[in-house]
Amino acid sequence: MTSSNVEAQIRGRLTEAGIRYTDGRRQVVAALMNAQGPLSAAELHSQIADSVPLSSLYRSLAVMADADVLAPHHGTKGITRYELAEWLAGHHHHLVCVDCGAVDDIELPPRLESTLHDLVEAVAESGEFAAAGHALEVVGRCKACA
Amino acid sequence: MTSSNVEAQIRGRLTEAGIRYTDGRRQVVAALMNAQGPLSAAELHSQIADSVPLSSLYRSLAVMADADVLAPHHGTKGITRYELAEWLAGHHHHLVCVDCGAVDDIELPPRLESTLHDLVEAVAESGEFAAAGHALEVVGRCKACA
DNA sequence: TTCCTTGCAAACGATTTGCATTGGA
DNA sequence: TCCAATGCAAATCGTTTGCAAGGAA
Repeated sequence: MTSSNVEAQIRGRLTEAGIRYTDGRRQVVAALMNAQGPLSAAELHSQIADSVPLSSLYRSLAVMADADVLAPHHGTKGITRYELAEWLAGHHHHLVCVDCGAVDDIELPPRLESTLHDLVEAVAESGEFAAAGHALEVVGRCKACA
Repeated sequence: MTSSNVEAQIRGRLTEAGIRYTDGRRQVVAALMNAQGPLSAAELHSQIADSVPLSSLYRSLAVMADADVLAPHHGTKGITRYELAEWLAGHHHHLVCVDCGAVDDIELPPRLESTLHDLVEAVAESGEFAAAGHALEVVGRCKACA
């Protein structure tokens, strides 16, 4: 999916939900499209060079996550990072640094994905838990912290 | 490993580190041994029936996590839950409810574990990220929230 | 006696919210 | 015009910390 295509998809989804695709939100989406992993409100705020106050940023993130345009990732120290939702960014997983908390995207071999998918189905069939998806984290130390 | 055995291991590890295995900490460990998944400070606090103030609880959790007796799990709403470290509780994964945030333990088929282990090694060998382990979350809705 | 631990209250940091204002369709 | 979005400041909430008192080795 091209960048402008993603933007169009987002605009459509938001409009459907009666949510405006404002300039501040466009900046958030642009930053997330360029990022190699999910970003926190603080990280976004510094990238966007203070043109959007933190409170508005938090509100935009919440609204867009609600509309399933963004997806949250919960990391260390109570920090929530956001990324484009799977239907926009594609299914992937994360490399998480135990020291600094940085998160990078990673793709798994199709066979492993398929195995994980089967696992989720098996859990769902047990009836004890309505399993809907999976998230794998490979934990370790990033280059900067190693 | 039996309960009393786990206790002995914990006592040993803490003593080594010059940390006392006090009554409050024993209560935390007991609650975690009975739990079917990681518990937050608030959840522990209500179980322990206020016999330990929250601040002491947080301190005990931090100290024991530092000593590698407990392991943290970061969930929604900036809530950190703790469980016994892997060397005490055995390797396992989690079922996470997207609604209430509750977490349950789950074991994976050995073949899947082995595949995940191989994946971590492959990532580590790439040299870009010092991969050390993996954590899989099966996400969905728990029985209460379904 | 030496340190670790405890309890309370105050401090923190990430995130949320009330309210009045601005702006887009 | 109408309703969503914004900005600021104040409020929340999970968590941390300073400090003085208590407790185990």
